[in-house]
Amino acid sequence: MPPQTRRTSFPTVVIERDTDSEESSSDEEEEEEDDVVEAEEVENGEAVEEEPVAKKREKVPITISLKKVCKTCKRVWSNANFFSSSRIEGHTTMNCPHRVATEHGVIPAPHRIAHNSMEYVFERQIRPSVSKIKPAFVVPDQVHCGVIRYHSRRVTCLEFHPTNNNILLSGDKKGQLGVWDFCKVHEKIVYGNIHGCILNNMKFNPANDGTVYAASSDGTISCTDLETGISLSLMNLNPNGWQGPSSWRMLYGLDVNPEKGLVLVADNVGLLYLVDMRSNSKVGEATLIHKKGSKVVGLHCNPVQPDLLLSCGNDHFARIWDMRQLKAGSSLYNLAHKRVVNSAYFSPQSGSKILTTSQDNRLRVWDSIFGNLDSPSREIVHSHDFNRHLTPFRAEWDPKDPSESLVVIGRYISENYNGVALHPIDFIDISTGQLIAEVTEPNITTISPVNKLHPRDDVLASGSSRSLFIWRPKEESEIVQEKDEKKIIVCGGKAEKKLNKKFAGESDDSDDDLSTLKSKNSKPGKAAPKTSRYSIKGKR
DNA sequence: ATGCAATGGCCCC
DNA sequence: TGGGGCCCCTTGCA
Repeated sequence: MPPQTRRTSFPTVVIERDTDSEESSSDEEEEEEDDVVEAEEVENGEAVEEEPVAKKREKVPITISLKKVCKTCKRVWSNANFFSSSRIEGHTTMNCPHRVATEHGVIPAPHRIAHNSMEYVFERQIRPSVSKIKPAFVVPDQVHCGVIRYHSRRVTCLEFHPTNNNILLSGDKKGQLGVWDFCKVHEKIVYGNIHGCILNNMKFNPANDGTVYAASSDGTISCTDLETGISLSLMNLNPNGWQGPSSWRMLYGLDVNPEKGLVLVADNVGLLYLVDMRSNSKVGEATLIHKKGSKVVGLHCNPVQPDLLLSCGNDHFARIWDMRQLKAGSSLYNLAHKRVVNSAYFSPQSGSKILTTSQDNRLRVWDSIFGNLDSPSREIVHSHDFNRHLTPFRAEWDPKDPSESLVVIGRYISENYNGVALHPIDFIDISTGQLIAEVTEPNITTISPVNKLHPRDDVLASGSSRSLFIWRPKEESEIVQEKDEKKIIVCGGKAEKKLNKKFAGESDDSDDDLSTLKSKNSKPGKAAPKTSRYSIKGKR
């Protein structure tokens, strides 16, 4: 608990020195900076918090205290981080240090040379393949179709089919697997008997794109046939069933390594397991790759170099491994974070960059895995911390971007969009930290923590609560809709009426579902969506 | 309308 | 180092 005197103080910005130890963002430091911050805070509005600080001491990461203070006003907790009647006058998300940083909060990448042979090889062979010229980013910013209440629990992960452009897979908290043809909108199915609880991660079988592997908190890996829904269990960490919470094992991270023919999975106590895809049998013994007893939430095999593995977890580290020397403590590098690391991914094409999402409200970028990995090339401030009840936010690369700089991630904190409080999905250029686009839809008022960009098309899939949405660029969306009307399907349930009303206001006629619903509700569509939950004045 | 439940991280002893 | 208790503060449904 911070001292009583800090009760009324304004946001606390801590400037960390390079030499600071992990946990040393103590109260003394915060106190030192209090006056600086108050001076900044007086200025009106536009995210001025971090700029003066950055000027003062260059090259040092900027850290904002996360201790028991409102994420908007930095007072001791109030509901002010969302637009609501109780928010404190004068404090909005616009001047919250946790709001999305554009140029602010970005540390320019110094040119750091590691002087090793790996760097040499990288410069010679790999770097030239990464385009330095950034293309014009294409942002799918308009909802093209969606399925409301498709899953019976919140969506946890998404995966596009590797060859069929219109198929989207989705996992949920109940362990169910959805297969949706989003061009034929109504062709959808949810397989319910694959897992007993949370489907944490899934990946297609590289040898057979009709089957998908999934890791679940029920402690099993499944391999499911998408046509039949019949699934095979490759591994079960709880063969004796429920023996109490202390012995129950859960599987989180999952990836496949096509070159080695392996499925890699990691559990909630720090262990990595390898499963041979041909024999469906475990290879060797489990390896402790993160702190004993901590969750390993993410695994990613390098797309170019099959021997490199990236893992991340609740011990606040992302770690790089050589698959040929997998032993506890033998990681090549340990990338430190201030809090839990939700995800860590190599860049999709060259495999030479690393992007992580951490609960400390930062995206971190390492520009070259062969350079100096002691500190990230950039930290980008972005609101995505969560606690319970939400699927962890994960920044995802655009697999189509040759410059490997466009990234998508949902935003936690709400903003005022023409009087409606919405949680946008952000597109960020990780080479500069610039916010390229924030996409919203007035009828999607829930947070969208799960997002994935299509490997070939200009399509974004997002999972928000129990619903799925497909976004396309505005123009393209209009073209496609000439023949294929926008469709929002609402699955059954009591909330159906309410949701129908909401979306009816938006659609044009001829959509079967919506016109039926409209007549049923005897509520013709209106131009402005109803915003019952919040009433806000002002606009952006 | 109101309230509850599901449930993860982390701090402190 | 383990576990109890506190805090975090969404969403849907009863």
